[in-house]
Amino acid sequence: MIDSRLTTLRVFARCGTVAATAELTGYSPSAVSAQLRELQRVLGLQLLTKDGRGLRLTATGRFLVTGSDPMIAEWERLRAAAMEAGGQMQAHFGLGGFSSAAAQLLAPLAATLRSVHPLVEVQVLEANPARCFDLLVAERIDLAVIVAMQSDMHADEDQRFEQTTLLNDPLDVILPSDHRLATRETVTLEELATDPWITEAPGSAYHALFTAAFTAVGVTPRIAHEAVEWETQIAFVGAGLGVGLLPRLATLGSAENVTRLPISGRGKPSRRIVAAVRKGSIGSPLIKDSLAILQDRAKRILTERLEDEL
Amino acid sequence: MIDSRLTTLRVFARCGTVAATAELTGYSPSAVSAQLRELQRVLGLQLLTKDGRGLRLTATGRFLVTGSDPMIAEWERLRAAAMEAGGQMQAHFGLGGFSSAAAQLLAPLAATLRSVHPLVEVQVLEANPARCFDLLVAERIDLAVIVAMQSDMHADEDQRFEQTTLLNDPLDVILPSDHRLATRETVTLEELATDPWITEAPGSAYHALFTAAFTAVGVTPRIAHEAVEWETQIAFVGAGLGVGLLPRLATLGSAENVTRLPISGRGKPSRRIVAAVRKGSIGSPLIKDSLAILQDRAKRILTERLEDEL
DNA sequence: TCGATCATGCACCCATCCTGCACCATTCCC
DNA sequence: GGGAATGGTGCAGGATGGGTGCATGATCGA
Repeated sequence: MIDSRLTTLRVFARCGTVAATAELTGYSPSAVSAQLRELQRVLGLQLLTKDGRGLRLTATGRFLVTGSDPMIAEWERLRAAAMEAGGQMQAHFGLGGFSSAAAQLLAPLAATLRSVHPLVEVQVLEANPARCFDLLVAERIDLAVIVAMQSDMHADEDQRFEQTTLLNDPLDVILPSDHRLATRETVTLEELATDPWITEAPGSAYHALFTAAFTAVGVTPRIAHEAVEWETQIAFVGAGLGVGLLPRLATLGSAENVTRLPISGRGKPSRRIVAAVRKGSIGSPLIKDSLAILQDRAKRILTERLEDEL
Repeated sequence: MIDSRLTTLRVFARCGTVAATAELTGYSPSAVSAQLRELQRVLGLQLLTKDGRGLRLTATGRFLVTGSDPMIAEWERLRAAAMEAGGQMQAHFGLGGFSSAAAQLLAPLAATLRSVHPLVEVQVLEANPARCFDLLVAERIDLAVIVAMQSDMHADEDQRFEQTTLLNDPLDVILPSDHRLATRETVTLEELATDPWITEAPGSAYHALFTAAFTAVGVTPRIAHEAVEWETQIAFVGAGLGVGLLPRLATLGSAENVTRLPISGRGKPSRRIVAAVRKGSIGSPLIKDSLAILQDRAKRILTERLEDEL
């Protein structure tokens, strides 16, 4: 309903280059370039200027992008209300999500939606949080499941999105099955202060969560190894190289010799899993359905995993 | 920026038939029909139903039309603000107006705009008030100058338009130059209670104004003749058939034997001339310029006409 | 029953717009 | 400083969307 060239401009405003905009929107770079030129022509405004080998938004361009937020939200609201009023569903529904969230929450959601609403074409894209927001703006996806991060805190005030917390995913300790504490019911971080820890490289979202957990209890962990994927980290632990933290939502899989223990005591760390949608679209029947399914699913996984693996 | 098919639907909502929508938007009837069908397809909603040989909006359709008002207004606001911020003007500017208003106010406005902003293509359409609103919705015109009427009072609350009063156009009395009161400076309606009056057919906007003026002073005029155009009415008066009321904005032209006198005493009648624009567009530079020019022009005409003709 | 009014399907056609490629500018890196 | 990588844009070509004009079917009024 809204001119696609405006959407293209908005995507450009997020990623900053024509090439990236093309990749996100699914157009060719030439098409993006032409669309932006055309948009400036019909509005009679200069929205972009050359900046080195790239392009940069002018003040007018930035104004147009942020100023269009209310209109986009208004349209989403209207569409959602019309869908609700007419008892209809949109024909296409895109989901985006990040690693464990995607695997554990989005796959079942997509399956459920497929069976409940067979006429809706559901598509799932695995993508990191930043890209998820890009995809939301580009209208490639309609709902994203991501891990809330401190750096995204300002995203709550973003006029483009609306977020709802799905669950607080607690971090558990994973340790080798022959570890001295492996037979305990629960464990505190203080008790593991001297153990070698396995974590992700500094700068990652998980690493920030990791250090926050320890500073909360006043302990400085000894970091022995770094891993990028949960799989790798679990294998390191299984091999006896150290101990680590694992979100309860992440599955241990078929890992041998690894025990999962919930953390007790002060400062139980957790990561917040949130669902993000374009502002205004929260009232859409499909999205309301999806949020309900996701929350139900999240709750069930959390309790089941405790019973199964601990 | 907004999908033209939505605009088409909104015009249809005002006029009720595909043919009239086609005429207003400038499309062919086939095109309108196809657009409405396509709009329903992409939204997956039934917006229209057959009703006899015509079409009728469904509840969903009405919902979509009225619900889209805020979005349209938001877009107009954004466009106006972007124009202002970028110091630009839109390339096309449409004006609409009614009879004497068009002749006396819009023609000079168009001329002024043409000289001040030579790059803007100005177009004037003479149309009655109802059609002016249709043309505003259809985006054929951007500003309409109309006579406010009691039946349009609810138009103030219409979510689609914004109106600003340009001037109160007082009604003068016109009488034959050999009339017993023709040498007076001013006249009251009571003094003319027994004279034969010339007015427009009952049901017209002017007639309503006419009767309101007399009921205000408690006099029942004797209506002798009916005329549709000012020209005709003035000719009747010049021929000595009776007396009449004429808005000060309307010119006497080259009429012979006709004298114009302002009305004094209680209940000086006047008609309100208002400018109407699409909601949100009031901040546009061109519109702000136009309103200023119109008000200036209106004021000058009012005072000049008094000196010239009285 | 005839004409007028409306909506719509169909054939045709034109404008829009996207792709793929080539080309130019800038920056990075060796 | 030169070559490669990155980023943007122009152009030819082609598909598609969408508009026009006409014919047709349906309904209403006289």
